[in-house]
Amino acid sequence: MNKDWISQFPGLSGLEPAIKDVLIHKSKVVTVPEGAVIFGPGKSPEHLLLLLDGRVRVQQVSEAGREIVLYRVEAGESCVLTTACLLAHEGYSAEGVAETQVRAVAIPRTVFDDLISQSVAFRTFIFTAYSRRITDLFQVIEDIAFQRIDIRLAQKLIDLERGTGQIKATHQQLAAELGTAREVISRQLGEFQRRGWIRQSRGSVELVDMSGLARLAALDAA
Amino acid sequence: MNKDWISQFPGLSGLEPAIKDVLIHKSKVVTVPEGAVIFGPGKSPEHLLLLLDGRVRVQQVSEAGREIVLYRVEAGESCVLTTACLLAHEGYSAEGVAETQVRAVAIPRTVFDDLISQSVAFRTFIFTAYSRRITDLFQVIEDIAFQRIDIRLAQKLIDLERGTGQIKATHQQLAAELGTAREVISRQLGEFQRRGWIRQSRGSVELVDMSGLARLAALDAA
DNA sequence: CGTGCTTGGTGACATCGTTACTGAACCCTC
DNA sequence: GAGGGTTCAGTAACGATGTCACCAAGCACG
Repeated sequence: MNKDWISQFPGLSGLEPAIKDVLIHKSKVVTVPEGAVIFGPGKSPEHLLLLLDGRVRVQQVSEAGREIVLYRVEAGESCVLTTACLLAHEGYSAEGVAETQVRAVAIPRTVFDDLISQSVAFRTFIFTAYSRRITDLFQVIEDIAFQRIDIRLAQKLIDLERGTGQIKATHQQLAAELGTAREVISRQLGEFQRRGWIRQSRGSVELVDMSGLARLAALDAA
Repeated sequence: MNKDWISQFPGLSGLEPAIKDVLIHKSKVVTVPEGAVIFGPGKSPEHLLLLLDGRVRVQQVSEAGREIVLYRVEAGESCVLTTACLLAHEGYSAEGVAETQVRAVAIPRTVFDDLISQSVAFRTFIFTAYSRRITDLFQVIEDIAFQRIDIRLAQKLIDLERGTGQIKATHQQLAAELGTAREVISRQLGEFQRRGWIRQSRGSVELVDMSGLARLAALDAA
């Protein structure tokens, strides 16, 4: 049933049948363990990845060792920016980490190039994916530059919550999500807890009153 | 002499002769006056622009009316991110403004698509351009998140100086360059003036001691 | 000249980042 | 399960940056 993965990518359903064949036969499904660094400084990927399962976190690491999360690649999405970065550049310091175990389709560079040249649908798929990521980055820039940290943290908490009202993350990790300092997160979480919106325990945050957080998050650029 | 413009783009010199012909005959040279908004919310460009002369400033405008400059497109470069953004998205709020009069080659979308499919060299040119812009954005993010404002301002002043030791810009405009507030710029410029690095006058800044600014700018992420 | 608009200067305060330190929770090893 | 080390969280003090309110100086235009 390996051939069925194309149906998981809405943007690829319109692919020409001949192209689908190429894609299926010249790429392979790979598995990456949780925590693995998929790409990073000095580690260029040879393939374009299309995620079938799992999640990849892409983050920027500064010389001083500080981090900020840029975006996440989820199942059904592809890791396009990554490949673009590696084409050319030197002093770039973003890295991609498997946040969960990841199953993905790996398309070799040469096959990627063939597909781009032969398929309108594939081109659209790729350029649309670029587009989304770039607007994501614009949003990150706007948030860092203009948004209050309490609002950003509330939004992030809601964003990171996945069904269980629990988030497994240290204050340090949450600080890296927003590109700020641990102390700032500690203070804000303390405030949220006083307001009864969350309960804290070592290494995790429990969301008790989502509506309170949501109200704050919705203040946005008001 | 209209055909010669290809030589201005290093990345295009290796283009296949047949492709060069297509490019020359199916695109046209356009001129845009200084100050014109080339693209922006509700104004999608129908063409990919390759700049022959002049400069385009790409900036993000927030709902609250605050601005931050993302990058500039100079002669010999192309406006790739722009096109990507417009492919897909709704709530995006970047705009491109001609900072000087601009002369550019406009490639219609359909021709762009043909070239991408037919020419390896053209694909490389486009993807390399993407790559540069994206690393630019990563740098912007890192600066906003982690760099001190005095260092960023010193870097920006050196960056904006173009031969004449003069920069024609109000404090408000410099604030938009860095995504900060006018008052912050006023204070920092006041400090730079006290140190004898600059002289201020209404609407412009004169760089008197570039080496002083350069020393500060070089502190970077130390 | 006035009058109004743009630009720049400044103080007070709020928010955020940094430094330095403390103690609590967890993990290991014996 | 008792040390001992390590990771994680809390906090106070301070510096840097952003915000608010207001005023003054330069400039444009009648």
